[in-house]
Amino acid sequence: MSNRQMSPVRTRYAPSPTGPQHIGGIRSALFGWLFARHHGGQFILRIEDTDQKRSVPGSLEAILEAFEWLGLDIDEGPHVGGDYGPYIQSERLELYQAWAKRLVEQGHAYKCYASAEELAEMRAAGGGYDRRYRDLSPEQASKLEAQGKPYVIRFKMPLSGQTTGVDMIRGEVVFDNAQLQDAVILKSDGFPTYHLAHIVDDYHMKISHVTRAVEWLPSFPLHIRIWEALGWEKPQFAHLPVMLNPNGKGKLSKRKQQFAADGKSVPVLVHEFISAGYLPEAVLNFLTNIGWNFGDNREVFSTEDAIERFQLKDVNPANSAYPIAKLDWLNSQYIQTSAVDDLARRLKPVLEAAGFAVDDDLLRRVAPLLQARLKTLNDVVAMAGFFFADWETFQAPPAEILIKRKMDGVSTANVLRGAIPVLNALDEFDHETQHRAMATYAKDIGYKNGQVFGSLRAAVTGQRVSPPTFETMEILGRAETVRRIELAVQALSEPA
RNA sequence: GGCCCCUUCGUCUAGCGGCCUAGGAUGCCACCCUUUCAAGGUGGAGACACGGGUUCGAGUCCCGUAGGGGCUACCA
Repeated sequence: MSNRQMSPVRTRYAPSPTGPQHIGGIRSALFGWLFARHHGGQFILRIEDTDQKRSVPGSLEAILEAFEWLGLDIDEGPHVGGDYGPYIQSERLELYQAWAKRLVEQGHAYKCYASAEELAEMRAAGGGYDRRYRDLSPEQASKLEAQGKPYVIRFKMPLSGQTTGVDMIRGEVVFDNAQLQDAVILKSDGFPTYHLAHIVDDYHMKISHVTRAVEWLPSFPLHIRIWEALGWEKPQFAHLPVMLNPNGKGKLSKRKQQFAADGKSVPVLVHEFISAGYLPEAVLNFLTNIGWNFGDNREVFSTEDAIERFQLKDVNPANSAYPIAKLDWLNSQYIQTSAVDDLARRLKPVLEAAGFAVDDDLLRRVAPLLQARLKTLNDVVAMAGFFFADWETFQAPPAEILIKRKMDGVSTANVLRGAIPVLNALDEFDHETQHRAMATYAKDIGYKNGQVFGSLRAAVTGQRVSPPTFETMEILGRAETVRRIELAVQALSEPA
């Protein structure tokens, strides 16, 4: 028996409650989640609210909604509890204070009485905090203590030598200790800083693999030293690459709205993906493909398959420009392969939000016609909204939409007028019968299919781009179809 | 400024010393199909940042330069 037993994989997402969920944070969380799921471990949510000033009410709800929408399940957290709670840092203050005190007692940390003014002076003089309170004599210390001046607790970094960290993604990273400062680990208000809090929590919550964004890499050596000073066995670490703006310049920000090359605003907040009409599976697939790949030249894959293959060590260490253009394509792939009922179910609220009263049976008949044409769920409004509008109020589109290439108002009116008796004479009004009859009709009158079919499309849908014409006519029914064609003929006959 | 990380087609990526005259995807272009929209099919243009090493052999290892990103708070 080995005394180093296999401990369960436990990863966590530890956001600050600063409001809406940013896709960059979600991507980091996703990698930790995939890793935990791959190993059959646990995924924990912990709220890091040690900076009270930045706390935004409702953040936890936003986080939970984002995870639920994406289908990322959480095993332990403030909303479900768990064996290692509480999962909100502001409820664990005594723990941090106790360990900070312990570090001071053991000589690994010290009380620093530097005032804001002192700190500002030191900064102005170049360089940061100069460790002036690090090595006080017992007399000085007790004197300051007696004065009751406010203080913070700083960690004593080694003054020389190096600290080597092992990162699962990039291997060993070496830092010169002399470059590092004596970081504050407990603030004067009694709250810990991230540096202390996350370590105390990761230890007590038995986190096996710390997954976090690369911006934490510079403080990695500080964390290593704190773990060691506390005498705890370290977890493994993976510093994940971050997403840059679509142009590759700067970290993707939630503050500054970004615009793609085509001028569309770029979604970065989870609720923006929802309101833009993206499918959660597509978004998850999209995110998984940035910085990691399936490995089989496969771009489209299920979350289950990704879980099976995911490894942190395979994550690309390089940051990447946010490839938002790919999401439209991926989303269209998911829409194309959706089950009709499923697609209809997702389309319904979009249509309703646009003000349409949706008939479920009608929607189920229309949905299949849309699958190859929608990039996002929202496209349904422009593409097929006319199905759900009040048919009686339908108006013929303007002439420029009705008139096809190499035609004019007169010829278009003639073509449409002539189609009416042909359609009325059909035994059946299914799209195949219509198609055959209209192809014959086009040939008879000497026009191209495209011209005739295109005029019909415009007349019947009022749009240049629409679901397939004959399928649309079949759903509209003969009477409505003919009525619309007559309206178009009429519109073309009227002087402009 | 200092420190750390990163660097393959426009973009996301495969590549872990010979299988690479560098593969896939997206976007773009062309053609085909077609109900002149889409989808689908076929094809095309398009990259190893640069310079030194190491090696019989380098996209792959090392060093340097350049560029990019991050950190440098009593924020995370």
